[in-house]
Amino acid sequence: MADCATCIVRNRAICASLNPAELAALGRMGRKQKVRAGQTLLWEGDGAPVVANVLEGVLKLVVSTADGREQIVGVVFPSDFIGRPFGKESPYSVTAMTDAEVCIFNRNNFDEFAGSHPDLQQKLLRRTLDELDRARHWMMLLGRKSASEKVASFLLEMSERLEGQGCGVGLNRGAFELPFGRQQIADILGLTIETTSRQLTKMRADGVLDLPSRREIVIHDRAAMEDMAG
Amino acid sequence: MADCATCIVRNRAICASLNPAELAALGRMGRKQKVRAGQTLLWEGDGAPVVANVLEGVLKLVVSTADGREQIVGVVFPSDFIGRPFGKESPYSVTAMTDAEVCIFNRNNFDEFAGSHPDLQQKLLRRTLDELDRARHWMMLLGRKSASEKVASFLLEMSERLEGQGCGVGLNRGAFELPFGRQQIADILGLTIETTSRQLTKMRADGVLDLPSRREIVIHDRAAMEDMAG
DNA sequence: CGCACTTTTGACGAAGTTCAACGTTAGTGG
DNA sequence: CCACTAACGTTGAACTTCGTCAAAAGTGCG
Repeated sequence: MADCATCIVRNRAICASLNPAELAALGRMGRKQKVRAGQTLLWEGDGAPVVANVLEGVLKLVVSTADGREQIVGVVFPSDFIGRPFGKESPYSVTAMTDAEVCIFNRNNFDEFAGSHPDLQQKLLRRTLDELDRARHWMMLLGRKSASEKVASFLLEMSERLEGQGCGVGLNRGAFELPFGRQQIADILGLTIETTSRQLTKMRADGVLDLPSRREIVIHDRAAMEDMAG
Repeated sequence: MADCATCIVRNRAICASLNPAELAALGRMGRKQKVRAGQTLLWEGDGAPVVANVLEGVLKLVVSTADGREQIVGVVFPSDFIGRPFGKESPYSVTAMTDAEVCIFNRNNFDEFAGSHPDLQQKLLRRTLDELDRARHWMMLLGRKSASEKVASFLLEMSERLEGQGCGVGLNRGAFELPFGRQQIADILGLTIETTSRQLTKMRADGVLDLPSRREIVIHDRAAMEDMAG
């Protein structure tokens, strides 16, 4: 059982639509679970009947081919929702990219609860619509953009989503730390790790950004970056 | 005003969740509209506050770059839902690929109506979740598959969606007519028209399929096609 | 029949992948 | 605290796939 009253994402997650009594009822159905970086919470094609809210950390949604190629089809942050309500099997794997903590529900229980709480369902609908827009926008990137455009677009989106996470303390505008390595960037962009690395190196050479450490990015020339994003 | 009682997609569209009185109320808000092939119903970035059900025909959802590259991010068939409820502006253009007919609603009216009809909202949620799964599956295709895998996957998906449309009459298993030309196939797959054409020609040469006319496809060797799809 | 449009085909080049080697970083245990 | 190691990242060279450009062939409609 989860303690929703003190939940850190309480106001941003779909739970925000509930009154205290409803929240208590939902809390009784859920339980907190820690997930280590690299650990997989849901397997593609698996019938695992769970959904969850992300409390802490970053997780990826991955689709794979039979021969082992991977495409990351989504990245979820705290307060985001995971899983497939009203579904049979998970259409993708969910794996933690950092140590993470999630609030897990049995899917059938959750589906039923959602069915009798229209406000929750509407929040879920809005979220799903936003995710769909993001996915479709990403389809344009995957299908039609060049390697440099992909990397530039990616960095701009990440900068928006991540800036001010390590907030206040010393991080300037345009500076952020990615929660993942080169291979995972490549898996997001539909590129190889080598191409990704080369593009980043070139951008540094061109003075558009700086790479202080493996996972840190500092965007110097945002205008140039936006031009490159196509 | 639309006459829902005689609507051809009445049982398959989201309207199926409504009782006769509700249906009448929704019908009063909607109106039927014909759209010619090639005509655009909604423009990307436009604030056009409309949503719609497809009654007849096929439409595409398109995202474009500033320099004119296009990626088709969705294809909608009769009984599918179009538009972005609870949104500000349309994240993509909607253009008819064939002559079509849609049942249009003002978005604000629709949003309000949906808010007070949880069953309708749930149907919309389920549909949106399905679309999201489809979009993510498509991201894998765009990001990680080769040209031949793309074409094979595409033909298999279209065969599932289209077979038995021209139903009963003379069309065998594996035979179907695409509602679009080579350029549009290319825009769906993130390829050029030349590459698309070459892949199809090669498949015909290999005896995997036949191309009786511009838009007809006959799959001879489905197993081989599935292998090629990766 | 002729015209506009779509599709196919060919030759060539560029972008990105593959394979291989090397450099760098962070974490572990002496 | 340093040395060692494994994982991660970068770089180079050869190669493949796909895109580009150009032209020919096919299709459908007035």
